[in-house]
Amino acid sequence: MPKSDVKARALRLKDALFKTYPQATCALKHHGAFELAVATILSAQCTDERVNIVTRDLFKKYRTPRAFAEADSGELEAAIRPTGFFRNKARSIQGFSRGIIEQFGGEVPKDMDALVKLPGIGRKTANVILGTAFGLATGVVVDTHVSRLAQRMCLTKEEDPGKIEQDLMKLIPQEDWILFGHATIWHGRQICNARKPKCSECPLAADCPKIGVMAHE
DNA sequence: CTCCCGATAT
DNA sequence: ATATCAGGAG
Repeated sequence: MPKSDVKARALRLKDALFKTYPQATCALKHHGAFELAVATILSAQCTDERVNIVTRDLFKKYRTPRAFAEADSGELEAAIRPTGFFRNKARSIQGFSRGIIEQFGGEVPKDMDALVKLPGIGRKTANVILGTAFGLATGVVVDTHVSRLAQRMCLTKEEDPGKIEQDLMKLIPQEDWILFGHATIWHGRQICNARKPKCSECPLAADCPKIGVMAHE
């Protein structure tokens, strides 16, 4: 399949996504970049819905980076336990909090290279923070939903999230990167989900190479 | 590559 | 029983 065809289809899919989900935004409830960072760390292998349940109380108990940094690790682990991976996530949250206190005066840096050096922050989480909290299109958020949809729509043949992001950055105009992530994730949750995609309800079906090839509806 | 890990849908 | 959920570190 010629690359120009892939790009043209990517742009049509993007337009359809934007038309279908014009209101798409980050589903993780938060106030400011720091809370968003914590929520995104918690969102690994966990639904955003469950993260929001946990953070509702968590952000009352711990209100600042210093509060997280100085928290008893056992208490923090207990507070986030329902999100899974709770020991790793507690360690990441405290390491991230201490890192921004020591290096950035307690502020979340608006810088990809600085963010990914902090504990618990990879490219995906950094892109969420930069795009949603700061409006900076440094890259394309590639999570489990974006990976799955990019593959189903044949926008990439890669499996590594970093390589998928490189492909999407070539296919989607930079001004659309942030909304593309939000809309794609929205679509991935509501229609093109992992187990039982609702192809019969899909507004993108006309452009989907996998229509009818997916698991029986 | 493996490990971390609880909750829910199928 | 198994797959999956807004991943990242060793």
